[in-house]
Amino acid sequence: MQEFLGLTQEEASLVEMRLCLANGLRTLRTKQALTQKDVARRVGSSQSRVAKMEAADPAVSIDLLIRTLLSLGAGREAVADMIEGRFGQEAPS
Amino acid sequence: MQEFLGLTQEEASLVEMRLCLANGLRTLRTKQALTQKDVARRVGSSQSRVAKMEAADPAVSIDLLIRTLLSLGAGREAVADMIEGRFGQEAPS
DNA sequence: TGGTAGCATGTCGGATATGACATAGGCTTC
DNA sequence: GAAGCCTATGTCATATCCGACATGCTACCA
Repeated sequence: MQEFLGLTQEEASLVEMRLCLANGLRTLRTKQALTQKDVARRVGSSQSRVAKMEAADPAVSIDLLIRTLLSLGAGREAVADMIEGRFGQEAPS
Repeated sequence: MQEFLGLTQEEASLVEMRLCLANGLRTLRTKQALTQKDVARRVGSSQSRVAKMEAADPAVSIDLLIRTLLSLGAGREAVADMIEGRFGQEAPS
């Protein structure tokens, strides 16, 4: 990590968080075999915005990302894992 | 938990997250012996907004809360802990 | 008693994120 | 190759959030 394009440490952290949440969203969505449109309808948004969420577009807030994740059934723990950067697969057994 | 004032599960989660972040912010700030005004100056905001952050006012975004926490030296892990609801004291065993 | 410091709360104009929409590209299937 | 999905990207009006400011409150101290 540490791409360093003139970002301060905290800006970088914020970007990474957004990225991890975005990845988590896409993972969760595809795992549930939903389209972006499905998700959009569920959270009262639009397909284009969901696409932007998954692209970690700076113009989408972390609030919205989290709200969307929750509406997909993610719990606080899952969200926390994403923010921390360790999201993906739980060791099942 | 489960206050249930007509909140959906995910709304409740969001409120709790904000609350935990707010508490974490206050804890971090007081631990560093800073005033709200100090914090405000550091993040380019105002004392009143910091007060609202710590009050978990619904009118303050989680984005801002997180940015402020980061600027106080909190890392992603700390933020994740707050979101998950286990910030402050860990009972190790 | 006055003065100062710190925090809470309300309001406001301006900044930013939002949903909606249009549209384009990719990938199937017919 | 046309038609249908799914996704990506850009724009726009509006809703929401923001910093700034005013003001009130408590506590502390001279």
